[in-house]
Amino acid sequence: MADTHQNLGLLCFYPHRAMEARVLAGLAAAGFDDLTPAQGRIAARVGPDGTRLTDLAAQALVTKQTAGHLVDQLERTGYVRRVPDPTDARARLVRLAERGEAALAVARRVEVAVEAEWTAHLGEEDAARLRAILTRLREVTDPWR
Amino acid sequence: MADTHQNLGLLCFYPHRAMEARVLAGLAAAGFDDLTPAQGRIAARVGPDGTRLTDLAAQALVTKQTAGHLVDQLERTGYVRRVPDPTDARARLVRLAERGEAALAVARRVEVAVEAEWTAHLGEEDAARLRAILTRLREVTDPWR
DNA sequence: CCTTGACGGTCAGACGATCTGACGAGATGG
DNA sequence: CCATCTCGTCAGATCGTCTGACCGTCAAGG
Repeated sequence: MADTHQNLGLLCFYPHRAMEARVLAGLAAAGFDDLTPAQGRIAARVGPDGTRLTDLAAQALVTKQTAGHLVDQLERTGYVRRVPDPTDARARLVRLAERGEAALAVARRVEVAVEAEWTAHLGEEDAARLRAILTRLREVTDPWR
Repeated sequence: MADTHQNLGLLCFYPHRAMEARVLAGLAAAGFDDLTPAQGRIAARVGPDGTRLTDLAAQALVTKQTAGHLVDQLERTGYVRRVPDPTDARARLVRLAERGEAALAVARRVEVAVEAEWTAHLGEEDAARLRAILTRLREVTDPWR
């Protein structure tokens, strides 16, 4: 593992894992200690106006059964609500509840803090470059937009 | 999700996921269709001279129980062997078996191909920059060196 | 209108991956 | 040689995930 030339996918893994761990730890420290990583990955994709279960599943790359299961738990613990979709009687929108909004605010704060640490290590210029390059890379690695 | 400013951890996630999916698909297409993602993550960390279970667990960030379980499966399907560690009678080294070496070769080929695609999209210069920056970022995001 | 097929979501059942806790056997240092 | 650490396993539990079957609703074409 001491290769100087590691594959790019793996190199991308470390920051992602580090960020997820830090955010989860921050949430737990703030009292949101009943969130699992999988729940977080679903909750993080709930849009401001609510999101359909099917869309959540597609974006998180899990089946709709899995997404439904996780939303069940998130609903039970008060992070989200399911409301009817006014435009389609089949569908229901998953929306953040008060507790979900509060957790989101904490998560955002941790994200900003971690990015600041990374920027301090890399320097402003490279941090900005990294973001720019990754954003372009996303065009060919994210099936969603 | 249409933010222009996405958190860096998430931005790192897309390439990692894409790479893992491509490698797994390539392995499956080459006849190694009995590998699960979790098994792959363990197998990918087996060094050329064998690696202790405890080290595999630490590097993959799972408990040694989990690692042991996954190695059991990899052994059953012929990807790895457990051999005694000559320097420590408690320990056993996990080594790639013939099938494991063959799978590794396929995985490496896919990795190279995917990186070539990414480089084509980003340009030589930015691809090199991305690798350099991620390598530096690893210093603060990878607890293992 | 009604049929037909596509879509949104749930239910049931299974398996895989992961954890915590307890344990035995070998290593290691006073 | 004893206390203690480390390597790995066993047992049991929980969580995440999948496949397949199913029901209700939407939308388009006779």
